Amino acid sequence: MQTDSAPRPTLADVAAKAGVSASTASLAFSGSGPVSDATKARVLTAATELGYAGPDPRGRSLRRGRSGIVGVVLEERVRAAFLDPVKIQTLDGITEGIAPLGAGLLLLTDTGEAGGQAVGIESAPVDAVVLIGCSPRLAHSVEVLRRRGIPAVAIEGKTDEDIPEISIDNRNATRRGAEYLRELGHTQVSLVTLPLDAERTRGPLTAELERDSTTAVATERLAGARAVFPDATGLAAAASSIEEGLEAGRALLADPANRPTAIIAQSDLLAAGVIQAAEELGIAVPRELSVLGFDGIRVDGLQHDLTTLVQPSVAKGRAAGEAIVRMLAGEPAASVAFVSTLHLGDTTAPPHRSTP
Amino acid sequence: MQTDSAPRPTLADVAAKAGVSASTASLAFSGSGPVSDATKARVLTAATELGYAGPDPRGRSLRRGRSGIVGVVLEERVRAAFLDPVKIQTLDGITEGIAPLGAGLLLLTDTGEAGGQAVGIESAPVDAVVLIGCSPRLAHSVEVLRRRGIPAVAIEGKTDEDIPEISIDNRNATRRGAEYLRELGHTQVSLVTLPLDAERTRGPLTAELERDSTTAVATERLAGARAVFPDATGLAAAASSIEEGLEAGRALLADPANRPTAIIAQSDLLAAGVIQAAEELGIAVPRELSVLGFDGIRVDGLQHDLTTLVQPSVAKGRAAGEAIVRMLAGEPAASVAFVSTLHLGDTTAPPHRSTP
DNA sequence: CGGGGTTGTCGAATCGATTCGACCTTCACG
DNA sequence: CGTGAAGGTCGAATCGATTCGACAACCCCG
Repeated sequence: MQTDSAPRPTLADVAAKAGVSASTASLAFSGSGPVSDATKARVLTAATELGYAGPDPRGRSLRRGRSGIVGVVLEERVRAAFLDPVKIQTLDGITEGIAPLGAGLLLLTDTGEAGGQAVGIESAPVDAVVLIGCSPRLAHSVEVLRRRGIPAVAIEGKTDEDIPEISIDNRNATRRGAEYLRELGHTQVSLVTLPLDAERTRGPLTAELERDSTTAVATERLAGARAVFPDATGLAAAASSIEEGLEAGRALLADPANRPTAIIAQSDLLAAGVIQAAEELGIAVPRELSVLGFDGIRVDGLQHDLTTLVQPSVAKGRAAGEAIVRMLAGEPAASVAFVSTLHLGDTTAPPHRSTP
Repeated sequence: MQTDSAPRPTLADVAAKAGVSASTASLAFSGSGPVSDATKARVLTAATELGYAGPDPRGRSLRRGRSGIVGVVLEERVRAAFLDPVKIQTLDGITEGIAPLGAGLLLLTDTGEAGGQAVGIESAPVDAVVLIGCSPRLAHSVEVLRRRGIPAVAIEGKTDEDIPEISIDNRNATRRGAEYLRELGHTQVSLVTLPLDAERTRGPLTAELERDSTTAVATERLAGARAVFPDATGLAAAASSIEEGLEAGRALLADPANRPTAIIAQSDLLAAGVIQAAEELGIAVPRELSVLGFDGIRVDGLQHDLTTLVQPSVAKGRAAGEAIVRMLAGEPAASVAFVSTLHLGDTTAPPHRSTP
């Protein structure tokens, strides 16, 4: 046990104690390079005796030019992001993808820099960055990273720069789902969208709101639905959650006289909420109301097998991670477009005519 | 647009271009220190022209001795950890707590170091660390951090060292919940615990399993329940999830002839699963079965108002973050013990006697 | 016995920024 | 007009480790 004031031993101290040069001591730790077993043992012993905990990552990263850290930029606060199972799956995929790097994951938010000394995207010791989602600040983030020379990959985010983009066919997938509903005979269809603008405005889909929408995912999925049901009304949710879906569902289903026979939700959580609202109101799913989701996650506690567009969230993350590994190896990394598949569950059926 | 091979400009380059010394340029960026407005403007202009993106965090952190990063050690892989709402809330609290630091959050797992160059707890450029949960590797992690001289805080983890510990009254809280059940008249009580050992063995609570248990939280809550119902049988779950609770519930409720009138679950997710199992089997909650949870989270999709022991997860995280802020400021930080409160919902009632 | 090759070790330069103390200018006040 | 203070700038040392090229010792084989 050493006193608190004692400065922590450095590699040089260890080298001195072991009677070798700092270079040799470094070699002994990093493993690479020719060092005799005897010397290595001596260095390691000296290190133990001095209570040396291994090379300081700061010095190492300065010299090596690599920090061994990959940044993940979330478009919202941590809590909000991790409430979304899709994001968690994606994050998990990233972890898998960058595993060969042995790098850590640094959580960053692009909420425009708090204090002066804050570690934001402007100044984080990261080797590469994954941008998740498409906030209005995405362009800014990309610009900063370009200046810093840090490779980046975007998941579901359009960028001007030539950074690889991992995406799915949001528009076509939704269109396919919508077409399926039309084939079943639905014509009275309503939509529940993800937040469309940066303010996460909750409310009816107005022309104005749609025009000013800034989030590509919601916009694309909306376009896909509109390609089949051009005049569908709908509601924008403030987040992707069961709670929001429940609220939207209550609003859309409130009026028995003027009720859609099908609802297209832009996420499974929203869909689950809609179903819950239907149950509250005594509306049978799928007999009286068909519900289509998006994501293909397992919603804990949902009794139905949701009809939904299954997207490979984990694979998306993994692809992003792999792209980063390639970029860090100096190889080019291409964009990857995944394809969602329509899963037919038990929440969709032909519309039920109460008055034939 | 510069060629790829061109080395990124450094502070020295900027200084040269602005016609000042490197020291002055540094002052201009860091803000602290006397620099004339004219000079500062000249430096900033030069930086812009050169495409300089600000001081390199690596050099800065080496010199300053601070990286502006706080590590969070999770006891399992990222996916698993973030499936648990309590952990997410805690993480969010930590974010709040360390906000004044403007530090980033680095995710680490203590799964015993992967490759050689991996950024684990052994070599991560962090200023401080929050240890979440009590894995068997906790002692090792703490030892490494002590050697590295990195301040740490443990959430729900007993350590020998004198690091601050943020905890709740797991044992007493559970005991209070159990006493409440006893007061209601229950005597046939079963338990569903969190994983007890590192292997996350799923199965009946045997004396052997209980003796070898390594996770303090589960053990403490178990002891609290046992203080009231010494002979209660039970099942250990492999994780805190609705799925696991469902499975445990099915097993415990399978035999109509020998069925508990109350189940104490060690987490709300497990409790929700148990309730779901009861519904499947046509057992009315709370009339035929009382269910007690732990955590006080809002379980999305659960129709009941769970009777549970509400713990302040966010506050726990915040306290940990604040402790870290204090420690980094050189002040002492004390352990904090939070207290859970028993929330009386609609999932508990006096036992229902089918044969009076 | 000597030359070529291998192996192990060392010195010194380098990564990029920060900071302390010294130095010079300028201004205000006695 | 002189002098002390304040403000602004600079040099040089420093943070801790890595790496390149040089060098010494040693071995094998002709």
